Formats: sequence, C-alpha cells, structure tokens
Amino acid sequence: MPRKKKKPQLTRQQRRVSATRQKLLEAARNVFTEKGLDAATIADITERADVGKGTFYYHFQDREGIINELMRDVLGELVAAIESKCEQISDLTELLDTMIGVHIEFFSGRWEDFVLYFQGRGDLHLKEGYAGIETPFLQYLETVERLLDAVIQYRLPKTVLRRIACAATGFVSGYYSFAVIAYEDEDVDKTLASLRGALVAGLARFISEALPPDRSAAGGRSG
Amino acid sequence: MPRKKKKPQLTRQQRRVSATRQKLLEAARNVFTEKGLDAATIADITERADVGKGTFYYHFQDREGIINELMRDVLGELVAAIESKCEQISDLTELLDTMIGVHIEFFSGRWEDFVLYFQGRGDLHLKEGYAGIETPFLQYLETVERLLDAVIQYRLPKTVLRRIACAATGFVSGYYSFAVIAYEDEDVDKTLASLRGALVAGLARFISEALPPDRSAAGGRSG
DNA sequence: TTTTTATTTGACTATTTGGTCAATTCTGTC
DNA sequence: GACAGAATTGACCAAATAGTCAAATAAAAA
Repeated sequence: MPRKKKKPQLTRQQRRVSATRQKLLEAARNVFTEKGLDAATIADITERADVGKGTFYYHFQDREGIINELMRDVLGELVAAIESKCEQISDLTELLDTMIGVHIEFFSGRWEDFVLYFQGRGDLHLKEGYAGIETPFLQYLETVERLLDAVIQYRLPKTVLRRIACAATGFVSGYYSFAVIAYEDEDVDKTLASLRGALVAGLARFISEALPPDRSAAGGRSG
Repeated sequence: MPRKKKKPQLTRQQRRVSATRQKLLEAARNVFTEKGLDAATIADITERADVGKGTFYYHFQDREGIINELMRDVLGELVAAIESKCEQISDLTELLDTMIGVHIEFFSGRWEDFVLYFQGRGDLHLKEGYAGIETPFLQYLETVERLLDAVIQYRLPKTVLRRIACAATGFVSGYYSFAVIAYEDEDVDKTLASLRGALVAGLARFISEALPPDRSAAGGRSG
C-alpha cells in the first residue's frame, strides 16, 4: 500500500502551521456564516479559532485575503465535484440532471458552504465588494459551459451556453436559498430533487430549440 | 374630478418631514447597493442624503429600522405588481409565465431594488442577521402561492405549492444574479425572457404530474 | 407678535475595530 | 545544550463608528 503523498515529508512545524491555518479558515467559515462577510470581525475569527489576534495577520493579509481563499476553496471543490461526476456523460438531459444533482449533493450536508457561496454571489453585485471573488465564480461558470459544449454536437454560441449555465446554477441556488427559509425542518434536498426534473426538461427543450431545426434530435413536440 | 386624497391636508411641516424621510430612504437604497447592508455606515447615508447625522436617528431607530422599511417597501411593490398582473389569469401556464415576466419587468430598470432584494434573501440565512426581514419575504411567497392555488382546480398540498413558488421566484433571482455578472453589457432581461419558457414548461409539467393522475389534463407520459 | 411644539443639526462620547509590534514560545539545526 | 529562525501572542494604538444631546431652527398655535 502506497504511503500518503506528502505527510512524511512535512516537519512538525509545517504541520503546526498548517493546523493553525486550517483552524482559522474553519473558524472564519463558521463566523461568516453566522454574521455575514462584513459583520464578522477579525477578533470573532481568532477567538473562535482560539488563537491570538496577531496570528491571523501572520497567515492572511486581511479579511479580504481569507475571504478570497475560502471562496476559492469552496468553488474549487464544487468544480471538482462537477467535473468528476459529469466528465463521462454524453447525453444532454443526463448531464443537466447530473449537474443539478451534484449541486444538491454538494451543498446537502454543507450549509455553511452554501451560505458562503450565496454571499459571494451577492457580493458580486456590489460596487465596493471584495475583489478577487469574481474570478473563481467565472471559472465555475466556464466549467459548466465547457461540459455542456462537449455534449451538444452542434456548437452553440457562447452566449447561449452561458444562459444555460446561469439558468441551471441560478435555479439551484435561488431555489435553495428560498426553500431553506420557507420549509422549517423538512428535507429540502428531496424537495429540490423532485423539482429538478422540471427544470431539466425545460432546459433540454430550450436547448433543442436553439439547435438548428433540421438536425435537432429530440425535443420539439409541439403541434 | 376628485382631488388627490391627502395632499391638501398635509401641513408644510408634514411635507418637509416626509421629504426628509424620503431623502434618507433613497440615500440608504443607494449606499446599501454600493457597499452592502453591513458595510454601509449611517454617516454614508446622511451625507448622501445631505442631512445631519442626528436627523437619521430622529426618523429611524437604527440601521435595522431603515433596512426593514426598505425591504417592506420593495417587496410590497413587487407583491402589488404581481397581484395586479396575475389576479385575472385562470390558466396555469399563463400564470407562471406572467409571474416570471412581472419579476423581469419589475427589476428591469431597478437594479438597486434587485440588489436589496438579493441581499435580503441572503440575510435570511444568517443566524445573526436583521430581524424583521423574514416577514415580508414570507408574505411575498404566500402571495405567489395564493395565486397558484386559485388557478389549479385540484387543491395541491401546501408544500407542493411552496415548492413551486420557491422554484419560480428562485429561478428568476438566481438566474438574474448570475447573468448580471456573466454578461457584460448585454440586455439581461431579453436573455432571461427567452429562458422563461423553459422553466414555465418544466414547472407546468411538474404540476400536472403532481395532480391526481386520473384527472390530469396534460403531462404524464411515462411508459 | 409671542409662545409652544416639532424638526434638524453636528459636535461630542463611548465603543468597537483593524492592524502593529516587541516580546515570547516553539522548532529545527549545529 | 546553544543558537537562529519561524510562529505565536496579546497589549497597544489610531481610526472609524454608532449613538446622544443640548442648542438652533422652522413651523404652528395662541
């Protein structure tokens, strides 16, 4: 059995640094989820992490620094999850369905990450928001677009692909964000999953109509 | 011709107070849109409104007070717009389509209100967010549910209605919020409108499948 | 006009916060 | 063990902020 890649090479000090850093990131994740990106203070984070205040500034430039890192982490994981589950799929409907499913699974047991993701999206609207958040979000969109493009035989215009990516990802986060306050304790994931088909069917139809009509394989069932 | 209801009865002082209040609300709307609900300071608001700082506290309890009022205003207007356009509709598909259309029209020329709406939704997730925001959002959802319920002949369970309300409203805000950063200058409204049909078709199918199968008019086509 | 009441003001206070840094502790090396 | 460098600490400072209030101003009433 092969050993884990780098653990043995790390010195104790490196492990300690890494642990401190993780404690800070985890604490920040909690605090940001409770109070919001802006309202949470650095002291909140260091207290939650049980480290001195100066330690924060040893590891991160400032609040923006840790926010950017958290966003990159979450979106990076999400992108990886999407890729790993969708890379093999060749059917459009299945791909759309799986993409939405990945989102549901991903955020299912990770409420904090969803709040982070949602706050990040909200921050993108602000004139004076946090810089450095935009890039990972665009990469995330582009991943979705790339996978869609690979499955659709005829090259759709970039703008159409982006529409579909926005629709699919926006649907999940928009629905999720509302459902969570609207359903008290009920299992939101199952509820969302049952609606998944509605959007997938609609999107698949939309896409097939966007294809050149003479070659469209499935879909158009009007009149 | 009947006179306007209350204008003539207002004293000059009342008008002045009202004007100051409006200046503050409008300034707050701008500042919140630029910096976010938390990052904006009271001084930002009073300076933008060009009034003394104390004036703010004469009119509002604190930041939460003005935020609650802004949210109530925006959502109240949105609910009114939905009701006025949808009250007469008796066809499900048309109702769904119109509801989404109302959202698009409503937020079309009102970027600030959309950001407010989106931030409000985000704040609902926080443990230590602003109290008093939840109520208007739930009323908004209930309006959508009531209209849906009136159009569907068979009484759907409350939870199903809520799912559909979450899906429709979540779709719009989720899509909008992403599209706006993803498309540079392009007309997002038209783009969203073109996708409207996809969700409407999907939702209509979803609903018809949720109906008792023996009476369902359209939809069920599984083997 | 004079008096009374409502509204506005911005200087002021008390608190909070981001950020710094000299001192301290911990690690690895010689 | 002794030394050097890395990591940690929390007291400390300067800036920013929420919220107050006595005084000023405007409006209504007498």
